[in-house]
Amino acid sequence: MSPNKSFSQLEQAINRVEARFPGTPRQEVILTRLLFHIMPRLSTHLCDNLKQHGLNETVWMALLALYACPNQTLNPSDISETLDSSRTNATRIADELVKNGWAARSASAEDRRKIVLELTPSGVALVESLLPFSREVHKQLWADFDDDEKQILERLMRKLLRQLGG
Amino acid sequence: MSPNKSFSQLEQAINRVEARFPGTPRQEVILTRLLFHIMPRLSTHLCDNLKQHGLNETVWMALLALYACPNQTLNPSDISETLDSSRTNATRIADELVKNGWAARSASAEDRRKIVLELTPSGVALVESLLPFSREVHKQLWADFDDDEKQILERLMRKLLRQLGG
DNA sequence: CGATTTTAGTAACATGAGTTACTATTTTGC
DNA sequence: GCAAAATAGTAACTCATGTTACTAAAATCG
Repeated sequence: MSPNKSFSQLEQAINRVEARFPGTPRQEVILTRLLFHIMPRLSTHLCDNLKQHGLNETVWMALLALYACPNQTLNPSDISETLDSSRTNATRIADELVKNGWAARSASAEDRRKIVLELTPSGVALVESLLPFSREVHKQLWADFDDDEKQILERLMRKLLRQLGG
Repeated sequence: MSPNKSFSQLEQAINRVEARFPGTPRQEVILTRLLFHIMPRLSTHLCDNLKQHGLNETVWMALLALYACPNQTLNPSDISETLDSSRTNATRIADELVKNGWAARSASAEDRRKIVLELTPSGVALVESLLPFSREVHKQLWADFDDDEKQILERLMRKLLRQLGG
C-alpha cells in the first residue's frame, strides 16, 4: 500500500510553502489533502476484505446494484449510472460478472440495442453470503463516530458533493 | 467525466437491498459511498484547473513539495513519501519534471545510491505563477462552509484517517 | 573487516478506469 | 414515412499508478 507514515509530512510542506509564498488558505488545503490522503486507504481497506472472495470493490457494487433490482436485472447502462462509471467500464464489469457465473447476458426483447444482465442463483448466493461480512466492515470503520458526528459528516459531505456538481 | 446525475440512484439501491436483506448499517454505508462519489469529482475539479498549464495534480504536488524545501531539492524517495505514492511513481514524476525543465537530476555526493532533484528557475517561476490560481480554486471549493463546519470536518477526517492507519 | 541486511532507484509488467471511434438500433421531427 | 439525431454496447487505445524483480550502494553487527 502507501508507504507514507502520516499526514504530518504534507502538513509541514504546506507550512513551508506558506513561509516562502504567503497567502495559503490553510484549512481549505488541509481539508482537500485529507480527502486525498484518506481515499486510497479507504479503497484498500474495503478491497482487502473482498479480494479474499475473488472480487473487487467495483464488481461488488455491481452485484449489489443487480441484487437491489426487483427482477435482479439491469442493463449495462444502468450499471454505469449507478456505479458512476463509464459505459465502457460497465461492459468490463459485465464481462467479469458473466465470466464468474454471477450474471448472465441476454438480448433485450423490447429494445434490441440493449443487453439484459441477470443475476444468477450463484450470484445471489454470493451477495447474501458476503453482505453480513461487508456490513461488519462498514460498522467497524465508523465505530469511533457517534450519531451526531455521523449526522454532521453526512450533511457536510452532501454539501461538498453539491458544490462539485454531484 | 462521470455520467451520473446524482447520488440518489445509489441511495435507492441501498434502500432496496435493505428491503430484500435487512440489516444495513445505513448511515455508515452512505458515508462511505459519499466519499467514493465525491473523490472522482474532486480530482477532476482540481485537475481541470491545472491541465490548462500542462500539468496534473501529482506533478503539481511534486513541484510544491520541492518548492517547500529549504534548498528546493528532494530525493525521489522524499517525493514518494510526501506524495504518499510508490517509489516507482516517484521515478515517473521525476522523469516528467526533468522532461519539462522544471527540475534537474544530479547524483548525490554524500550517498551514491541517491539522486538529487532540484527545482530549476523555470520550475520556481511556474509554481509562483500558479499558486494564486490554485489557492483561489481551494477557497471557492470550500466557500459554502463556515469556520465551525471546516473545523469539525477537519477533526472528523483526521479521525477517519487515524482509523485507516494513516 | 566481511557477510548480511537495508535502502535508493528503476525497468518490466499488471490493473483499473477513462476517451475516442465505430456499429446497430431507436427516437424525433419534419 | 424517412432523414437526422440520440442511445446502447463495445473494442482499441491511453493514462495513472501499483507490484515484482533487479542492481548498486550504504549501513549493521558479530
